Parts: sequence; C-alpha cells; structure tokens
Amino acid sequence: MEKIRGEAKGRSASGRRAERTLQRDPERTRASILAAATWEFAENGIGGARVDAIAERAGINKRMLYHYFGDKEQLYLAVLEDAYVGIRTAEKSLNLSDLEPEQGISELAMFTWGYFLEHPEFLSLLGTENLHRARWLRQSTRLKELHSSFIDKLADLLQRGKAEGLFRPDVDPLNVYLTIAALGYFYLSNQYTLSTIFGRDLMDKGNLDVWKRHIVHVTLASIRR
Amino acid sequence: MEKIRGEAKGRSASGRRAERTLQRDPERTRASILAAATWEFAENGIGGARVDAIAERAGINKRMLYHYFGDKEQLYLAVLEDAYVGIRTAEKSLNLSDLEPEQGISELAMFTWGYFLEHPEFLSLLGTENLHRARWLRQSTRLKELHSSFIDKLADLLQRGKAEGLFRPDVDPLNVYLTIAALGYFYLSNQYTLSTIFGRDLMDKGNLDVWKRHIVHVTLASIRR
DNA sequence: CAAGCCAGTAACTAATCGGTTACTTTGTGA
DNA sequence: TCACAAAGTAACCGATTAGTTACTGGCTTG
Repeated sequence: MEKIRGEAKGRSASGRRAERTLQRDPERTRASILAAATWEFAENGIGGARVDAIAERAGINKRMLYHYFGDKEQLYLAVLEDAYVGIRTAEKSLNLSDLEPEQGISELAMFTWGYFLEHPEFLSLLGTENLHRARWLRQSTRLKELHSSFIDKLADLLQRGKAEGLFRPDVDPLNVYLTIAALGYFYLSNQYTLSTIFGRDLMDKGNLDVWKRHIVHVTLASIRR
Repeated sequence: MEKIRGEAKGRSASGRRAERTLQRDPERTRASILAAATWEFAENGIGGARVDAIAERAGINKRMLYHYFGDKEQLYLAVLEDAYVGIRTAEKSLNLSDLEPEQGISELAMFTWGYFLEHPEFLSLLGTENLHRARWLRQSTRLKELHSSFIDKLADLLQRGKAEGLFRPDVDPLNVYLTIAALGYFYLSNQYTLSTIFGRDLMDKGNLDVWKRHIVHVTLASIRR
C-alpha cells in the first residue's frame, strides 16, 4: 500500500504548527506506549508482560518501544514512575490543613480509598514492585525524591487533634497512614481470592460503601482518646 | 559416571523396608519438587518462575517434574493448594471458643500476624494468585471445599461479646477478619516500597512489635461499644 | 525369578521472546 | 531546497523456555 505523497507535502507546506494531524508525533507515540505498557505490566506482572503485546496494544512498531525507552526494564521503570507521579499529583488536591482534625482524617481515608478504587493498575504495579523487593523503585532517583507529601501535613493535623484533646498523644502519623492504606489495599488487591473463599462479592456497590465507611470508622476509633 | 551395581542389589536384598536410603523415593522426590516450586513461584511469580530453576533447586531431573505434576500450571496449583492447607491446618490450633471475647480477638489477631510473618511465601503466592484474578484458586475443587474454618468460630465469639454488651451489635465477622488480615498483609507484603519511600525499616524488631500491638488495638477499638 | 511398571536421566525440539539490523519516510532549519 | 536527524517499518536473530523423546535402572508381585 502506497502513501499519497501530495497530501503529506501539502500539509507540511501550509505553515501551520503542530496541528495534531501529523503522521509522526513523538509525544503521542511515547504516551501510547506508556499507556499500553502500564496495562500490560499491571495485568501480567513484569515476568508475564510481553514486549510484543505492548507494541501491538500501543499500535506502534516494536522498534519504537526500544527507541523511546531503551529496554523492557527501563520501560517498566517509566511506568512505575508515572504511576507514582499520578497518586502524588492527586494527593495535592487534599487540603488537610484547612480541616478540623476528625474531618481531615476522614477526608484522607476517603481520598485514599477512592484513588485505590479508581486506579487498580496502581495497586497491581505496587504488588509487582514488592514481589521484586522494590528493585526498580530503589534505583529510581526520581521516585526517591518524590516522597509522599502528606505525611508532614498529617503530622500537623494529628498534632492539632492532640492539642485539642481529641487524639491519643502517642499516635504516630506513619502508622495512621499505613492503617488507612492497608485497609484499602488488601480489600481491593485481594478481592479475587477473598470473594472466592468467603463467597461474598466484595465489589458489590453496597459492600464497597460499607468498607469505605469501615475504614473511616476504624481509623478514627483507633486514634481517639 | 557408572552406578555401582553390587551395592544397590545388596541393599534391596537385605529385606529391610523403606530405609529412607533408597535410591528411588517417590514421596521425597515429590516433596522436594513442591518445596522448590513454592520457593520459585513465591520469588518470581508465575510468569517469572522457571521450570528449569525448580528442577535444579529440587535436585531432580526436569522430566520428573512433568512426571509428578503434569505441567507448570498444575505444579503451581499444587503449590497454592499446599500453601492454603498449611494455614488452614495451623488455624486449627486456635481455640477461640474457650476464650473471653476480647482475649479471643486478641489471640486471633496475633495468630494471623504471626503466621504471615513466618510465611512470607504464602503472602507472595496470594499476591500472584490475585494478580491473575484467582484463576487457579477458582478452578480448584479441593480449595473450594477448604474454606476458612474460623469465620464461624469468630461469629460465635463476637456473639458472646455482643451478649455481654462489650461489642457493638452491628459488628460483622468477615469484616473483623478482613481488618486483621489487611493490617498484617499490607505491612509485610508492601514492606519494600514502604520502607524505601518512608525511610523506616518496617522489619526492625521494635517496629514489628509495635505493629503487632497496633493490629490488636485497632481491631478491638473498632468493635467495642 | 520373570515380567512389567515405575522412577529416573540425557539430550533434544519447537516455539516464544527480548532485542537488533538494515532500511525508508518525514519534518525542519541553514 | 537540500542535507541531516529523528521517526518509523519489516524482517530477522540468538537465547531462553516449556515440554518431549527415547532410553536405562530399580522395585514389586504373581
């Protein structure tokens, strides 16, 4: 099948810049590889992911994948970094400093739950990364700088709560965050074995809502005086 | 390298039965394949596990692996079944019905935590199985029969607590168990990314102990009236 | 003790997979 | 406008990997 020469020439000669109708578009190509790779790695883990499958899903030639990302492992790292940037960016919309202590904890818990629920691929990538003992996370300078911003804000919030006599004085910010994350992560990432064994559909709308309220309740109950 | 004929004949002719010095020992071979496969699947996931690596680790010829287990997937299923049998067997040592309600919850939480801590391979296999949406667990008739025995016992325990006015009347047994499991599972299975990002060694003896007490505290705080 | 089955080995194979080579096409700036 | 770099393609390659073949050695039973 031949390309129509005249058409391409006519377009480029018109002087319009980056019309998004270009036959060649590095940014879009890169983005579609990243999206396809995120799906493939989340779905199959790093050992099960197939480079050819990523190329096909992205609608590009496999050569391009190596052109933009080097090799399979570097592509995986780019996917992981992108996923972390995603949650850290979303976190910024949370303004814990403006809220009453109990309200703040509740918002943090619901935000975390909501993010996990909407981003199953993030949970899956975390699972893969931990299977490999954070091998790629540890070698990523970019991710080591990108530490969670809200542990500090959470510490302030808890401090205010303690000063008001609402929270126990020995409450630790990281442990509070781990509690919230644990309850959300486990419920969602292990839903398949749990639903099978206990015969309850954990993704049922009603059950999801019960669990969301449960996380808030548990977290608050554990830190109150 | 030649086998020494006389030695082997002499041994078998002596009339002693199953001296455990047999050159051929089906049970031991099977067991060593299973142990090696458990390690390999837990370490690399199903996609990353290598049949040759399992054979080498088990000290057997690869042919034997197919002889005893059929193929890689059936071997994985055998590993998964074995792991579940392990925890269900251990659960039986718990006698919740003999304990006071609060004491019972505390024992259950500490037992679960202890088991997870001593069996990282079980957590890893759960992660792999969930990545694949419980594909093998669902097709295993053996595992579907092997449901967790202590949800019923836990229900009784909670019922007693409710009757004594200790626990809230709306407390759900499965949610209590999920809470306990979630707090243990997430802390341990995600320790690598968490330690890297938050700069705290979660496997430090002191931190492990704090978390154990934390699980008990959180669980009790969430169900008390 | 003969016969047959089961345990075990070494070497092989077909297919898969990550990565590359050799090449063409397209955009752009001197 | 043309030279050059970047974007893109198709076909290929060597290594790995799950699974097999063809065979030997050893245990049990009638």
